[in-house]
Amino acid sequence: MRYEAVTIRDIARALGLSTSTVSRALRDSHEISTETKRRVLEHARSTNYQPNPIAVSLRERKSRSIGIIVSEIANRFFSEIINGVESVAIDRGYNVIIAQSLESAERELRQIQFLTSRSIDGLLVSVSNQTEDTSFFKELNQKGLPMVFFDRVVQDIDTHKVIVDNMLGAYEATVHLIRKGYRRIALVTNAEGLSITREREAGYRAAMQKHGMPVDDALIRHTRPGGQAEPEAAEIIRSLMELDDRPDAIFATSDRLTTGCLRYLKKNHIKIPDEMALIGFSNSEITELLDPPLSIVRQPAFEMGATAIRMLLELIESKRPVTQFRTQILAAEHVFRQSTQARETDRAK
Amino acid sequence: MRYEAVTIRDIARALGLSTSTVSRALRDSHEISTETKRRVLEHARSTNYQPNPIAVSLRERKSRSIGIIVSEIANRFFSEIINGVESVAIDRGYNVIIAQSLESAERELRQIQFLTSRSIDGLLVSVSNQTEDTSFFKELNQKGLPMVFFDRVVQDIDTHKVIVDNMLGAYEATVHLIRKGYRRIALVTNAEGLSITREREAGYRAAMQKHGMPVDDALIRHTRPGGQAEPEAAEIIRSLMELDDRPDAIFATSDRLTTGCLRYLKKNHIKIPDEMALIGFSNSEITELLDPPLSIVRQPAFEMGATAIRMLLELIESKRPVTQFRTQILAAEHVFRQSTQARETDRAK
DNA sequence: TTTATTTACGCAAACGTTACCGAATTTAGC
DNA sequence: GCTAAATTCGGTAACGTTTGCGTAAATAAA
Repeated sequence: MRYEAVTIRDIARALGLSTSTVSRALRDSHEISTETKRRVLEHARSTNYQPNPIAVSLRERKSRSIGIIVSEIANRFFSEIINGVESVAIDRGYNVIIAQSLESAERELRQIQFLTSRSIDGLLVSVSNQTEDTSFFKELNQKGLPMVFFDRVVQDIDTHKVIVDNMLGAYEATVHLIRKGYRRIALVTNAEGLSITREREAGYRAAMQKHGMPVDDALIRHTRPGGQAEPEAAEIIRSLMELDDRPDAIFATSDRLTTGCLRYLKKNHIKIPDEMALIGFSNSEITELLDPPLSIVRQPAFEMGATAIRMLLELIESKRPVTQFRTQILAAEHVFRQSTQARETDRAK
Repeated sequence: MRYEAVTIRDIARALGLSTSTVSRALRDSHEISTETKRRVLEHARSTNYQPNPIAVSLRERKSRSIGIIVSEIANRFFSEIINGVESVAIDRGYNVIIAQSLESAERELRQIQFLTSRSIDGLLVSVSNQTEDTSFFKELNQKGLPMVFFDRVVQDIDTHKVIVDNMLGAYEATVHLIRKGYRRIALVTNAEGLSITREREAGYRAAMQKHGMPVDDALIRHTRPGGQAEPEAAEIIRSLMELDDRPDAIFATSDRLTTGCLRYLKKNHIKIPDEMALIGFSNSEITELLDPPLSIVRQPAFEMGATAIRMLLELIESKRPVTQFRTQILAAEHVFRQSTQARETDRAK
């Protein structure tokens, strides 16, 4: 398969034809007789001919591969996304080159340079939490590289995007906490630069205001750009616990932050939900097995990945330049469990 | 970047040189004057010249991409492996095309055909649990496609392999249970065809025998080839619970099986570890947060991935055909927690 | 029959590289 | 000052494919 691949020329020689005739026969051109086509097709099948994708790529000037960059592969949310991407890519004959930024803006740049140097046809990106300078993406976009943003998008770049309804997702999670009787709700969220951070924070604020609750900025905490979620989450909670007026609930806005919070709370023997309720964004499949079973906001990650690559292929395969871009918004799903059980005082009622 | 990539010919024209000279200058050939090299390098840098990897691939007859097939991406064990693979691949200028079998032998075949049709330079394989016919792999191997097996290997194919010490890993987990006072230890394990199944089962049996405990085949259960772990695990436990002489501990041998067992036990209010202890292979990062904290056997997945691709690149980049193959064995790590706490009767002592 | 039109195929260029083979110019050897 | 050897570069073919153009034979139209 590797060493002695049969080529169009081999078939041509064997059948006494020219390579152009064989090529046309394989592509079922109308200017080849049915008899010749039959002979070519049969010979191709019997010798297990496989067109050399590299030669085709060179000729067609496209690689039929696309790049995707996420912050971390070994994260259920992103691996589900990649799963969605892969599943449609393979059906359409594309392959997917994966890169991770590990939340470093510098590494993100390097990885994208690697991807583009491998002549990808398009790019799927969810930016790192450290990314401030987006000029590189803008440049790529202007140069005509098809790209679509998902999850963590760059607002002022004009292209397709796919996100979940972060605003509503956060709004409903917050409302849930309020309904359960929690009053001082802390928001433990990602770096400020991220689109998802702003949207989720907006949802949180909207919910608080709508229910006539004061928004205390001391309870809204962001991780540092480039920081790793788990230690940051621990540090944030630690400082929250030092407040005179402690929070009674935490809303964490990412997988890693959520488990980071849980880990810290358990380690310090802070009872959930009695001393501190917890709800968070998570795509882990075992949150119901945790102690206590965790209330979560789950994102349709697989679908997000599938949607993103469909949009990208649309861009790539479009005959003329696309100028109308859309942002697809998917709904988040909530699962409420014991970690946000009603407060004891409430339960007494 | 995409649309108007600068080529060697562009540089040649701009500098009044031939393409061959430019090519040689870029590769720092000794037969180009330093002055010419300087001009070429400078012009290349200023125009941001990037060699077209597709043209190079066609010329060199290699693609600098490798394929990897695992059963499922959205599984922490495999995503960590992929992480390890990616991290060294990107450093060496290779990209990685990922495919998943989803435990279907047929899909595995299709995916591998897709991979090979994309002219990969090598293949990383962990077979599906449904795979019986391995002739396809043998064929590929014989045709000279460099390949290395990891985790779930095919014994009688002569090539590099990397696995964990499954035998010892299972042995120690079993011994742990025995020491903690459990007597009827059930083994809930993967499909029988898998190398890891045989090895882990052997470790279990060895531990039992060594400690003078009877091996009851009724307690050794395999999932069906192609079956999905979670429902299979549930069904297995259900039937184990119907036994006259119930087991008092379960040793599950995969991530999915372990959480499947836990889920079933909790759903049916079977107390862990009092009614049933549980230990299992898992690479989840939140097993200590589960209820109860889970005892696990953890595999060095990242390292396994990194080792596997290093071996593969060794094969790919070797000047002459490699005939000496080795199997690298990594150590598994154990973490014992409450789910295998000593039995109550034991604790009383 | 002669001319016009299909039909069915081959030639050659091109995609962007690299490498073999020469060849012109400079330098060295004596 | 003449030959020999470096030094430095260009021409060209090749990797495997697709496609525009040309053309011979076969068919249709006159």
